[in-house]
Amino acid sequence: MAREYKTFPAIYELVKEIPKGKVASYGMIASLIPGSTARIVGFAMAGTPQGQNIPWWRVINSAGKISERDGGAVRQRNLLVEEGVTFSNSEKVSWKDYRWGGPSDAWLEKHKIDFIDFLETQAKWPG
DNA sequence: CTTCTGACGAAAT
DNA sequence: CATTTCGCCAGAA
Repeated sequence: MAREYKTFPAIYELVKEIPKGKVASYGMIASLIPGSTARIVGFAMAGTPQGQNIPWWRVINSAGKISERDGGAVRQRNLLVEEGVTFSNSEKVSWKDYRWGGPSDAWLEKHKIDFIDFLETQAKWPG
């Protein structure tokens, strides 16, 4: 990992909300964390601390594919398959079947996000 | 101040 | 479908 961003802690906290067998895009995470962007979320995943139960492998790009990089992409795919996620011939995940619905009410409450605003944000998510 | 750079995204081709 | 192009933005130099 190269840089540390101040939004990383909040990003990790949100990624922990993604349940087994579901996936979210970098943009989805960023849309709920002020001061972050999809790219920042990518950097956060690259620097995920171990031993903190952060399911980094459940975060993929908006096209529904696993983002390529130096290493770890194959491992990410394997982890998802173990959870029951399937890939199309073009290596894409079906948003319709596997997209995360969003964080818990407790998370929204804690981060002071109005439910109506959340619905608007959610409407822009892929799928 | 400017420049540079990425596990990104959306739209155009 | 795939590929290209351009926009995006925090933070370090």
